[in-house]
Amino acid sequence: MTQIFKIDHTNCEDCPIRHRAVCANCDVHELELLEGIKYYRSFEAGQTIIWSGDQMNFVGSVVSGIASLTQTMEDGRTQMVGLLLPSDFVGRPGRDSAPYDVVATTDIVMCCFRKKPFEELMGATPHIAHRLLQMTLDELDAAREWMLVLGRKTAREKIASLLSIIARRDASIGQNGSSSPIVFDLPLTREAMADYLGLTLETVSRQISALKKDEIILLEGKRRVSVPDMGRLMEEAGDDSDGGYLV
Amino acid sequence: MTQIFKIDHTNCEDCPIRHRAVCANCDVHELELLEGIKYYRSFEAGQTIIWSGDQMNFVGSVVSGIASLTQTMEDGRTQMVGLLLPSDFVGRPGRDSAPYDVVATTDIVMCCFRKKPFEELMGATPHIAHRLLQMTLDELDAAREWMLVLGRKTAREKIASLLSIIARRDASIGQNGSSSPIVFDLPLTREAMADYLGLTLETVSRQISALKKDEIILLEGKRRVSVPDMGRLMEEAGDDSDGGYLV
DNA sequence: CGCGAGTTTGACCTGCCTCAACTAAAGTGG
DNA sequence: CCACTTTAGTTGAGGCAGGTCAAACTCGCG
Repeated sequence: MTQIFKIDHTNCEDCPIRHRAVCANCDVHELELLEGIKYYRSFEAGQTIIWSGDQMNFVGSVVSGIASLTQTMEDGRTQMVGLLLPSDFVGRPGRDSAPYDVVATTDIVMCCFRKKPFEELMGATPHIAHRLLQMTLDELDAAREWMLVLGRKTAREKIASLLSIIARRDASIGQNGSSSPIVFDLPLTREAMADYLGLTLETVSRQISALKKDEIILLEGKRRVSVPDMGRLMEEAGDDSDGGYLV
Repeated sequence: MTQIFKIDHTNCEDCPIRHRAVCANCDVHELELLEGIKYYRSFEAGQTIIWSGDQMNFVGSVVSGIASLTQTMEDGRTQMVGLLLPSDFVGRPGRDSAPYDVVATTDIVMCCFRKKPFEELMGATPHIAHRLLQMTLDELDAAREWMLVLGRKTAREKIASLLSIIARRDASIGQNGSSSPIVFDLPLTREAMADYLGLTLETVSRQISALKKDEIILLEGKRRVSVPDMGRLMEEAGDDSDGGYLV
């Protein structure tokens, strides 16, 4: 329950997510307005940020760390329905209660706004509303892509899909071409991965071992993954958009 | 490929989806603007309305009929990622190419707008942008609820979930209390149901037979379903939000 | 050192898939 | 009007991917 306030007061201009979050399109004036109503909150890994069904009285952006959206059935089966990375938005303007739990997967810092003032501000500044629509449409696409993963992919493909996704944005791709190996740390436990992929943690573990044996990935400890050939990993994922650089 | 134009020109005021579609919040003036750029298109059951990857040069609302959003892997595995019912919106302002196929499941009529003029109009009329955000947030919630179905539910629960969803809005619930039986027609073939649920059509067929044998549902022919006790069906779905009326 | 959280691995089991045969209803055309 | 095909759905038999249960291993930490 302890909340740690690591960030005292950061100027929006210097904010690491300035150009990707809801505020991305804001001009200097709009930024001032936001700056007036924002406040930071920190959560420790494992803490629940919002409980499903609870009243939500704030919205906000993930500044650093990772959170997950989780749905749970009465008998305890759980399904992660989204992964929130820095710059992702939490909460629903115009909606009172949360439809799922939001849990801090790692230590996390959020830039929050009380819902009411934010909604008012949104009415006044179309830039924010517009950006939020864009972000929501992106999330919808991501959710639908994940439906294909959950509904039709094999366990091995599921693991490969998750690794590709994490690799794609966690390791800053782009500067290096195709061949140089990509290295990153898994931000999720095996259990969390299982919850995301609709598998059991045993199956996750087995498939990771299998991918390692087949040298699709290399492991350093339990969490550090390196991918010698991104193309092969994406083939395993069944995505096979031909990587772009294979053509 | 034949397109049938059934609707010559319908006044927006008389439109059956007037109060649920993107235009729901529009005032008379805004409605006039929309009326100026709208046009109707009809598609026969089975026609593909938009191909994945294609340039989208229009957006629009489903007026009548049902369409489905479908993703396909190279080896042919397919997953339906959304069901579009009357008043649902198709297309992405600010996005060029479609991320998935949109297929007419039944004969369907759409109210379309060329994308460019619509986007301009959206910039000028916040009501539309706001409504679109609300609808997109709703779709996102629906997609995430479906992720739980795909990732964690058994075949029987999946079928029950699908039937509940169709029952909930297809048969106009609300006027009748809990006990009077709900009757509706399945708008989907067994195969389409399988694609939606991440199952095979054989499993769908078997589970429907099983639900019938257990008298959770009754069948009249292959498509007409009646649900004697909605509460029991929802229990089978594992949703068990206790139906609301059980409390 | 001993504990516990996270992970791996093994052995067995089962729910769903696969393949295949069959039925029902609805055209189609001679 | 009846054989023939087509399309949608049902049902059965058998196999396998992934779940379940259980044991052991690793590693950081008090």
